[in-house]
Formats: sequence, structure tokens, C-alpha cells
Amino acid sequence: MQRVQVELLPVAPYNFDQALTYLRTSPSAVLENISEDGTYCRAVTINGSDMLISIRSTGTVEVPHLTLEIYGRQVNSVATAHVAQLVRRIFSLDEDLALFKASCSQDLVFRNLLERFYGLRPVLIADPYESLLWAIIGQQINVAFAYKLKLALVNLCGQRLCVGNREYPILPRVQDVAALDKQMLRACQFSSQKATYLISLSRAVESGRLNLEALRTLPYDEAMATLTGFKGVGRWTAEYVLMRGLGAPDIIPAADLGLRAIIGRAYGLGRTASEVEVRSLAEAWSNWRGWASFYWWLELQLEKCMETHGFINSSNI
DNA sequence: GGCCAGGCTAGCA
DNA sequence: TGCTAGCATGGC
Repeated sequence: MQRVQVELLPVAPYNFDQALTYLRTSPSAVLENISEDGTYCRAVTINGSDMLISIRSTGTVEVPHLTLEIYGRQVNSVATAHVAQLVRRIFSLDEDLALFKASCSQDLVFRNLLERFYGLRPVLIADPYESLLWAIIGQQINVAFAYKLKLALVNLCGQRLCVGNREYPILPRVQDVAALDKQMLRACQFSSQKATYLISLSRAVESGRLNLEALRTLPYDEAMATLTGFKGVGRWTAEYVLMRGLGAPDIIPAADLGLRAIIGRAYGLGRTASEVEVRSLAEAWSNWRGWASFYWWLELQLEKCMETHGFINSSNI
């Protein structure tokens, strides 16, 4: 097992702790592990080779510095460069927060979030395919059950990476999900529809009929049309994949129930906002609607955490 | 037992 | 193009 250390310099300001808070409170973080001392760990697969990445902050918000460690059988310079690039993308390290802030600060309600979450940038899902799996699983069911289903899928067909005396779950490979029998998922409490969608979409990705990476270069409307052309992928799912999986900064899943609820409360509607109302309010965050929805999601998660535990720290979430 | 949950599809006008 | 009913399955 090799170990390589890389120093990363995010564009300032950058608050890594906020990113960890998001992950700690996120019901979608199944493969990520956040330790109490503020170290992020997860297994990733680079060119077919499984590695463990470990990241911790070694700087401040104004002078950010992250230390990345990579553990794997063969961590050569090419793999190291790939991992560093992946980490920069997951944590949005190269983006300029000032542009986002300048664009959204006219909205006084949102400005409050900008101040409270100073230095926060979106945390993306490491792999677009991973975001597609999670989006299908998360459709229409409560997040606690969605988390349970994600774990079930990982346990059913995901491998594990051993580093030291610990095991880390690896995202199931496309071909392994594509090869699943529907009944195997049904036995893990997946609905018939979800099982069908997961398998058929994985087969589409495996065969190349659905090329998720290629969506990066398409205009939003074309990428949306491509995704929603597949059964099981509606507008919400496509927007979720573009925003969380591919990092599209201006895509907002406005139909998202959680987003509608938190926005309804924040803007004093006294009820859940409608999708149309969310899209209308989101005009104020134009060009950055995806980033803004990420901020709202963190706000929502913190609110739920307070409801459940009465306080927020690393041990109760 | 009933309503809700980080929706999608098919059918219809 | 836009609306609605039906669907599926735990959690609370």
C-alpha cells in the first residue's frame, strides 16, 4: 500500500468546516466518512484502481490549505493528478466565491445565508453515475429510508477497500448494478419501479447509450433533454444530477420538497412554496441558482438536525 | 390507519 | 403543453 501526500490551495475564502458540516448532516452521504477531528475519508476508483482519499484542513478560511492523502496499491503521478483534480472538483476549490456573492447579495433573505455560511462552496457527488443512483433511490421516499436503501445497494454489490485495519465501502461499479436481477433489489426493499430504473439506467450507462461525462459540454436544455429521455428520470432527477453530480452552477431542482419547504419558511409564506414560486424567487440568484440551492439545502439540514437533536456537533449527527 | 416523503409515468383534454 | 390519477413502500 502506497501513500502519497498532496497540498491543495483553494481560492480564498474557503471554509472546509462548512463543507464537513454539510456532509455530516447530509442524508445522502453514505460513502463519505467524517471523523470528529475533521478529516474527510472515502474510497474512490480512478481508472479502475481503488484508492482511499483523506482530506483535512491545514489552513484558515482566509488562507485556506488542504492536505490530501492518497492510499492505494499503485499511486503513480498520473493517478495522483487525477485524484487532486477530482478533489478540487468535489469541493469546488477553484471557483470564485466573490462572483456568487456579488450576484446574490441583493436578495436580503439570501444575504443572511451568505453571511452565516461564509466561505461555503458546494460539495459535489464524486461521480455523476453516483449522483444518478442516489437521485433514483431518493425519489419520493423519506431521507431516512433513502439512506437505508443506499446502504443496501452498496452492501449488495459494492466492493470494500481495506486500508490499515479499516474497511471503506466503494461505490458499486456500473456493470455490477447493470447485472443485478430485479428480485435482488426487491429483496432489499426497493420498489419494483426503483429496481427497474436502477438496472435499466445502469445498462444504458454501461452500453454508452447514456454518457454522463459528455453532459458537461452540453447546454443545460440539451443535457436536461438527454437525461429526461430515459425512463425514471424526470425533471427533478435530471436537475439533481446536473447540479450535484456535474456541478452545474445555475441548475436548481425547484420541485424539491425540502427546498420548497425551507424557502417557504425563509420568505415568510407560512407554507411550502410552490415550484413556480421557487423558480420565481430563484431569479434573484441568476447564474448561481445551483449554488444557492446548495446553501438552502445546508440550511434545511441544520434545521432538521436541530429538530432531531436540539443542537449540532460532530457526535450527534 | 392515515398521511407524508428531497417523484415518475401514462393518459387525457 | 398542461393537468391529473395511479403507483410504490417505509416512517411517523
